[in-house]
Amino acid sequence: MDKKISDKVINRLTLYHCILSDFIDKNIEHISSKQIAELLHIDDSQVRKDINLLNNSGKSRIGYIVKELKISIEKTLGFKKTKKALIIGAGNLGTAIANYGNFTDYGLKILAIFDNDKNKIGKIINGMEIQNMYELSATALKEDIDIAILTVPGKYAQSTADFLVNAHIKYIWNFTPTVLSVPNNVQVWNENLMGNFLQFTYNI
Amino acid sequence: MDKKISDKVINRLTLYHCILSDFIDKNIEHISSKQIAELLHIDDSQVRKDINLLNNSGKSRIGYIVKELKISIEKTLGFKKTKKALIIGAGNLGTAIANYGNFTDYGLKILAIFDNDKNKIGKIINGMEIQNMYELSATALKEDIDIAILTVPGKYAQSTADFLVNAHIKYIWNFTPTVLSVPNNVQVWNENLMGNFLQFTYNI
DNA sequence: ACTAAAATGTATATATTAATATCAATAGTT
DNA sequence: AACTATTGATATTAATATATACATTTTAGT
Repeated sequence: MDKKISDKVINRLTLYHCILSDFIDKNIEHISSKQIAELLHIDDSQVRKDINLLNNSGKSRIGYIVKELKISIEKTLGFKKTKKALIIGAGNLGTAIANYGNFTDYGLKILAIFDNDKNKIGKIINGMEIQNMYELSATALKEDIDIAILTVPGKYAQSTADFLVNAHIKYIWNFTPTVLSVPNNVQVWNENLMGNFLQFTYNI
Repeated sequence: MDKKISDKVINRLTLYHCILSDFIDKNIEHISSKQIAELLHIDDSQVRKDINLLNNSGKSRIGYIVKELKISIEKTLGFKKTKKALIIGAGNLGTAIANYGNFTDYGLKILAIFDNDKNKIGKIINGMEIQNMYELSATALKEDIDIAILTVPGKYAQSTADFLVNAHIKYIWNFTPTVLSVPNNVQVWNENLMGNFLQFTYNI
């Protein structure tokens, strides 16, 4: 039944999801593939094709029911299954992510934030107290967390990653501009901001 | 001569670039496609294929010269041509980006940061004074800037985008979880953090 | 000098993905 | 009943990615 969904489709589906949230705020009940397509400057048949991967169907002449479609996307992409994570590095980026309200809507629950700067430890960010790095391992174990969001300065990235591997973290969402060397059983997703920017501007 | 480089290749090239920077820090002069491939868990022939898109050649048994390869990537991806941008929104994310030292290495120069919060205006971030939004248009014109980095809260995203369009901004790097409606002559790149995260975790 | 090993560069094959176009069927509207 | 907008499905075409293979080149070791 379930078809494999490619990265580009996942990305588009989350954009559709943003649009649907917006339509709900505006109390609009229906949406057509054409409306979505125009907002994203893509082809409407592609939107329909993506939506057909969900277990959802629209109606001729009407389009899709906004609320239903939104829920379909959430189910398919697994928003409903909560994923627990820790943030490592309470700098601006770590703080921004800790405060980024939307993550919870998408099933990403951030449980704690860590730093090794004594001036930061103990301060509160979005209801979470910044903890000493040395407590990380115990917290990860206690709360059964295997995702770490790495936002430390680049020069500490590898040593911090080594520490995370020791703490049995299995997935690292890496916001540092560093390619991490980790064992095969640990997965890294490089949030390569500069790469993304260049994709955007390469053809300017 | 110049072949079109796809998004995925651009992304990989920037990761190679991170690795090369790291090798330079460690004073290592040569690097092989196999070494790069192992760090990124990809195939070494793909690394060679990517590198062949640059005007660079390696040596059998030796590999590539780290410094030369790094410069080749920079030339090809246009790091050398400076792109000027403004940040809109001096919250944590805007501040994080303003402080993110690596952007300058990659040819992205951030010239100013704007907010409409009177408590923030006048404060200094990374040498830049936070300016009132109303000054944006004049600054963009004076400095000939057409890229805006949008980091305001989601609910203000569309109205701010309208303002940017009026200020003749042509490229918006959108960090808000909102699909913006803009005229056809304005390009938006959605930095869809949640989409990226889901690509990472979808198969967990 | 010879051989073995390591690495590139290129070619090929296969699979996957993307993007667009087309059109019958359907459901509302007039 | 005719008209129109819209879906859903299929077809087409192009682009992309990935993996495998191998001839060639260069160095290192003996």
